[in-house]
This record gives sequence, C-alpha cells and structure tokens, in this order.
Amino acid sequence: MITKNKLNRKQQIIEKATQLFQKQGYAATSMRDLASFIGIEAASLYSHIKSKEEILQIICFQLAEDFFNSLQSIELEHGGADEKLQKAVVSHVEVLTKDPAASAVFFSEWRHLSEPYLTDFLEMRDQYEGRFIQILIDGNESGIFKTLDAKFTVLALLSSINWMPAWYKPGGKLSPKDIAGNVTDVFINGLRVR
Amino acid sequence: MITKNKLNRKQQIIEKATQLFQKQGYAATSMRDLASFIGIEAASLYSHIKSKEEILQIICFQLAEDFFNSLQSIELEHGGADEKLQKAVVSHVEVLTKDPAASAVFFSEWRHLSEPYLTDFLEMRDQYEGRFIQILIDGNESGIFKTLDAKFTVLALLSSINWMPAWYKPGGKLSPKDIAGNVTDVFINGLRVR
DNA sequence: CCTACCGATCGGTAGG
DNA sequence: CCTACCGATCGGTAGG
Repeated sequence: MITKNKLNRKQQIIEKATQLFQKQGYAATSMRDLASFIGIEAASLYSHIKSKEEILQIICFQLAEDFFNSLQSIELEHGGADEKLQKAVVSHVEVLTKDPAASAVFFSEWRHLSEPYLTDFLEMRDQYEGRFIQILIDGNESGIFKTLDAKFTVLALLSSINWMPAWYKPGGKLSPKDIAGNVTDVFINGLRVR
Repeated sequence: MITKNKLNRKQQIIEKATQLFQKQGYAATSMRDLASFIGIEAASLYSHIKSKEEILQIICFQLAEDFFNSLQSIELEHGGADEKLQKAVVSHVEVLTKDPAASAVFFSEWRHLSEPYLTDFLEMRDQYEGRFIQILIDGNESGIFKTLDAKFTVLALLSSINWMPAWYKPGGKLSPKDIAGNVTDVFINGLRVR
C-alpha cells in the first residue's frame, strides 16, 4: 500500500532527523545530511514533508502533547502535595526517557520554530510549568512544603530533570522510576542526614 | 593608539556575537548578521578575528577559566561538606550571573567547537564536575549527606543552576547569593517541613 | 523517488 | 575598514 509506505517513510525521516538535530543542532543539520543518512536524494524528502521546519514542529508538538497527557491523569487523583509532586515527576521522566533524542531536541531546538508556532509552544510550556507550580503552592498552604519561591523552585526542579536526555542511555542502570525517585527524594527531603 | 582600538573592537565583536549566539544559536548566526549589528562589513570582521569559530572558542574557554578560578579558592578552605557545597554553588552562580549571555552560549553551543577544542572542553567540564562530586562523596563519608549516586546528584544540581542564564535578568529581584541560597537550601535541606 | 536546477546565502580571501 | 569576489552549500521547486 502506497499510503502505508509513505507513512513509514515519513516516520523514518522524523526519527533520523531527530537523531541528527540532537547531535548537530537543527540549524547545522542540512536536508542533504538527512537525505543521505536515509539513502535518498534531498529533493525526495519533499514528497513526504513540507519543509525542514515541519519536521521540527512535529517533534516539538508531539512531545508537548505527551507531556500534557501524562499530567492529565495525575491531577485527578487524591493525595498530598508530596505524593502529587512525586507522581508528576515520575510521569515527566517517563515521557523524557521514552525518547531521549526527541526530548533533547524539544528542550534545545524549539527556538528555531517560526511564528505562530513559537508563541504556541511557549504558551504550552508556561501552562505545563504552571501546573507544577500549583502543586508546590498547594503543598505550601497545607504546610507540607516550605517553598520560598514556587516558580523558581519548579524551574530548578524541571531543569535538573530536563538535562537528562543529554546523557541518558536507554540501557543504563537507572530506570525512569529510579531517576524520578532520586530526584524527588533530593528535592523533597534534601541531602542532609537527620 | 591603533592597538587599543583594535582590542576594543575585538571585545565588541565578541560581546555582540555572544548576544546573537544566545538568541539565535551559533549555527544560525551569520557573520553578516554580526557585522551589520556592529555597523561594519562582514569582511572587516576578519581584521580582528581569525574565524567564526574562534569567537566561540574565546567565549567558551574564557568562561571555563572563570569557573575554575572560582572553585580554586574554596577548596583550600576548611569546613564541612555542606558549607563547602554552599560556597561552591555561590561561586558558580556568581560566575554564571556575571555574564548570563556568555553562560548560555557556554552551556548550549559548545558542541559546535571543532577538535581538538571540543575534547579539551569536555575534559575541563568533567574535571569541574568531578570536584563537586568529591564534595558530595566527602559529605557522605563524614555522615552529613546521604547521596545515593553522587555523580547523578551533581549533574542534577548543576543542571538546575545552569539553566538559569536562559531566564536570569541582571536587574531582577534575586541576587546571585539569593539564588545560590535558594538552590542549596533545597538541595541540602529539601522542601519538606519538619 | 530522481535529475536538473534555482536564487540566496554562507564563511572567508585578495587587494587596497 | 572597504569593494569585489570566490567556491561551497543552503532549502526548496519543476517536471517527469
């Protein structure tokens, strides 16, 4: 079936592009690089995609959707802010580690999106961060946490996790749950022995 | 004096380049962009610098030196691992906030360095991280900390701080000391009230 | 999916 | 520091 092959090819283009964008950056990756990596001519790419930027858009917005979906289920659950934070981080890390290359592109190449995609992207990011901030504020109000600056703390928390795709190896000794466990334990309980 | 003007111009080129590299990325910034931003022709840049990459090298290695120097003094001091960590983070944040644009370039554009600079750069980074890891290990051995995985924790710690230049505004409400205080307090004592 | 090709732009040099 | 220019490469299109 032509349609199916086309879909597979498109998927393949996006996957290879993701790898190259991660390794070399979006701007430094040429369509000829990508094409030769796949084994076709550069011009042939345009039978499957509209433009170079469309590839970046697909990578970024697909992952944004994954992040949002992973939060959705948690927020309906009951439990203290510490539990909620723990679960939110686990979900976040699970999305992150499912496709580390795509995550790396997501976090460091989004600025090459043109308008209106760029604005949309930043709005989604703010919304997502806002949900984490709300968890910390709730924890503060219920007396579980002592956050001085919820936004600052969330940015520090997410940054420490989001850097992971840069070095995470899928076959490593740490599972997503281990990673999330380590990170949230440090953030919630701290390093100090008591 | 010709020499002095030349030095100033070179400094100006590096500063403007730093801004553009941060905003658009190294690969997406052309020498013509840079030149017109300064108010000269692209060809004239080459009276002051050898190549586009030389600018990146200067930015990256200058900052690497600053980071190393800032650690130097601390390691000689006495005090517990918690104190040492606190001080190391303050120094780190001070370097970071002294030139946020250069820091942002340092952390996200180094991969465009060619060999042998790339290898040198990564070795320096590993050494620097190694010193933080040693502080955590010392803290573990002296019973102050309970780090499960010192390397993992250091990467999380540094990542959470290093993301700052992306949003830090020099005139903001938080001073470098405040920032370092917030971060180390979270990492050492955790968010949980006790 | 290919060949052939487009206009634009790239980093950089020669020569003054 | 400029004008003039180089070869290479860019993203993308036409037409089959």
